[in-house]
Formats: sequence, structure tokens, C-alpha cells
Amino acid sequence: MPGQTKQMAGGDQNGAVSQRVAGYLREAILSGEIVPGERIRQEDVAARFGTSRLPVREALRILEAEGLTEHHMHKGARVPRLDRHEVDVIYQMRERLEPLALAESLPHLGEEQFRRLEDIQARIEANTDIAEFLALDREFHLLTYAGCPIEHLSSMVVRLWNSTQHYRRTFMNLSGPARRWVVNAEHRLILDAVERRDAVDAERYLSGHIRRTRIELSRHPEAFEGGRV
Amino acid sequence: MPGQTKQMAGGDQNGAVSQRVAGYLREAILSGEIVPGERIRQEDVAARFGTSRLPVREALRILEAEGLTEHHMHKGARVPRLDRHEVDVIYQMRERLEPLALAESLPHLGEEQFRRLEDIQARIEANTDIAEFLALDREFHLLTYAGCPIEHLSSMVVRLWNSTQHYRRTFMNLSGPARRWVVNAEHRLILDAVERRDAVDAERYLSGHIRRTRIELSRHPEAFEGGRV
DNA sequence: ATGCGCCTTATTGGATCCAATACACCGTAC
DNA sequence: GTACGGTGTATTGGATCCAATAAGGCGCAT
Repeated sequence: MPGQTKQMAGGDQNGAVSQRVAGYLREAILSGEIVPGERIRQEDVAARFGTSRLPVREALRILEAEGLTEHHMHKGARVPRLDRHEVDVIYQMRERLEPLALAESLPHLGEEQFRRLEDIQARIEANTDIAEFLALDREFHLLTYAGCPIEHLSSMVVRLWNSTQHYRRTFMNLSGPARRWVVNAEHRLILDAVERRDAVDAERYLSGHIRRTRIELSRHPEAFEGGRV
Repeated sequence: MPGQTKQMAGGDQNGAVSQRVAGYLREAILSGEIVPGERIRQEDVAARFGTSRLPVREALRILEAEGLTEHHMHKGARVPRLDRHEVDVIYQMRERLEPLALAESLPHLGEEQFRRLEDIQARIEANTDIAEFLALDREFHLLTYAGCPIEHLSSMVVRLWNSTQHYRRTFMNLSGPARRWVVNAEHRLILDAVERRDAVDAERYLSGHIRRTRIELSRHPEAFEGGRV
């Protein structure tokens, strides 16, 4: 499971167009270009790709099953809004699943990944831009899971990340840089345990890291008010 | 989240036909009518429903995103085979997520659900048929999660159950009834904790129950050999 | 001025058809 | 008799079109 968001459906390939459309929409939702509550019109997306509505419809089915859109008969697709408790529980799901993904990944990571993780973390520490931080943070974590051979687990982890991406961004925009040192310290502890191939330590640091983020996020109810259309 | 398998996609409704087709295929896969490795031809399914291929294609996209089918460009859909380690990890995922679903569900369960759970467990104890046991066992567990208000968590739990259903059935067919008393004892302990609304006990008993099943299942490599087409 | 009902338009669901791709079978050659 | 290549068929991906549904706007009445 590479650092970049990969198509997560079970097969490696549906129709090329529907996969590309699904990928585009997934990225648009994750980047905030399409915000919670916003409708997605099949005709608009089809026009943007110079394609017919059919691959767009298939793409929307995929995203719906991934939890990134919700559908109502004859009403079209919309990006769902999550409330604070829903996001809190999704973070608890991450708290429980990601350490398992990390443990499954560790045996399959090598020096090449360790070097890339060191580089990413150094760039996180040097960074001052929120959007870049979000991208690097995601890349850091997903790369530690990249060695996990279980597609079900990998795809669920990515799905949980995708579901909460909007709220992570909103939360980061609300917070100042004051807590960056905590994130960096935790990342360094995780990275150290990964390089030592100490699954017990790595799982514990990671679980604590996600839990701390979850609790900080839940202290910002205003992160759940935006995105209204 | 009712005991019956419910359509799990984010929206409550796509086109009625594609939802019905997805539901039918899901049931066919869960019941073993379509086994791992078997191909699913769009034309065959369309003919069975007296419909065109389009809702069938949409249904297949949904199932693929649920992990129940895998797809290759121009090759059609197939139910994937899982190996012993993949099933083992999926059970570990269940071990971690289902206690969370149970904890989220508990505050919303009432006397009506408790009565139904008692009835289901009594029928499990009186039962001697494997297929019926599988159905009742699933109904028992999913009913304890029925009060969980977080759709992401509920749908992931059902998805994990669906992914391993074939191997549970194969395993039950291989085992004798000798271990039934263990299942019943664990169910009774879970039920007692649920009725006392003791989330800590309920989570612990449930986690142990799933873990024991996982370990017993992993001791039967022959459960992973069947289903070859 | 506001509310309700009706009509029209926008959007989606499904059918049909055509193009493309993959696989299987048959024929020929060695 | 076996292997390889070519062709045809089966199946899927996407385009187009029609039917159905929902929502919004407009007009009329109170």
C-alpha cells in the first residue's frame, strides 16, 4: 500500500475511465474541493472528463461503498457530513486497526522505506504550511503500513483516513503550530520503533498518537460546523 | 443495524434494481451459492433478474468496493479466495472492531433486544443443524451491535463478517459438535454482560470469543483448500 | 404578501447497441 | 502428436437515448 492514495476496490482494474473518475472524485473530496454536504452531478463530472455518464455512475457506486458519498434514489450523490461523535468513533477505529496494519507491515519494510520515512519526517519538521503538513503526515503513516500484505486491512485503513480527511484539515486550520513538537516527537518514536522492528513499541506509540489526535480533535467542536452548503 | 444483512453502501438507496441485484449477489456469495474463485457473468445475472446489464454492473462495483468480488478489466468479476493468514488478520480486525461496536451499541439496546437475544441463544443451544447455527450465530452477534449509531463502524463490521462467511461455514462443516458448549458458554457470558450493560465485561468476553474462534479456525488449514473452481 | 398547487425542467435510472478485449478452439506445420 | 498462430466468439466497457422522479419556479387565491 503505497503512500499515494491508491484505488481501493478489490480488483486492480475496472474500466479505465470509471477508475480514473473515481480517483478524481476521491481526490476532490479529500482535498476539500468538494466539501461535505455538496452534491455531485453526474453530468458535470462527465463533461469534465469528456465521457458519458455511465463511468461516472460506476465511479459514484464505488465511492458510496467506500463511504465517501451517500446516495438517494433520483436525488444524486452527496458528500456526507459527520458529526463529532462519528469522527471520534472513526478515530477509535483507526486506533485499533492501524497498529495491526503496522504490525503486519513491519516484517516487509526495508532500508529503502526507512530512508524515505526519515526524509518525510525531516520535511515535516522543516515544514510551516498546513496543506503540505497534511500531505506529508498522511504519506508518513501510509508508508509505515505499505508492507501490509492484507488488502482488506490496507483498504479499510485508507478508507478511515479518507473519511476523516476533511475534519483533520479543518482542525489543523483552527489550531496553531504550538503542538507541532508533540506530533514530531511521536513520529520520531514511531519511526525509531519501526527501524528497530519493535512491533510492540511501534503499536503502542502509534495507538497513543492516534488517541491524542482524537482527543484534541474532539475538543474543537467548531471543526464540525464548517462545510455547510 | 439489524440482524439481517442490510445494504451497506453509504446511501440508503441507489437505483432499486441495482440495489436488489447487489443484495442478491451478496446473499449468493454469503450462502456459498457462489464460491471463491467462481466467476460472475453480467449477462447471467441480468437474465436472472429480467433486467439489463447496467444495474448488474453497478451492483458489481458496489460488491467490489465491499471486498466481496474482485475485478479485472475485460475479465469480469470473481469472488476472491483468501488464504489462512488473510482470514486470520480479518478475524484480528473483528477482534478489535466488534468490541467497539458493542460498546457503542449498548446504550441504545433495550428490553426488546434483550428478549430477542435470549430467544436466539436458546435456539442456538437447541440447534443441531450447521447452516441454522451459522445463521443464528450471525443474528445473535449482529443484534448486539444493532444499537451502534455509527454507520462507518456498523458497515465495516458487517463487511468483515461477509468476507469470512465462506471460511466459517467450511470450518463448521469440518468440526464436530464437541466445541458447541464453549460457544454457548461464551455467548451466555456476553449476553449477561450486555443485559447488565457492563461494557467492559462485554468487550472482554466478545474479544476472547472472537480470538478463540480465530485460533481454532487457523488450526484447520483444510478449511482454506475448498472452493476451487 | 404568503402559501399552495401545478407544471416544467433538471437530473437520475435503466435499456439498448456498438466497440474493444480476452480467451478458446481449430487448423497447419514440424 | 504437439505446438503455435490466427480467427471467431463470448464477454465487458462505454455511448446514447428514453422513461421516471424530484425539485423548483410561477401563478393564482386568500
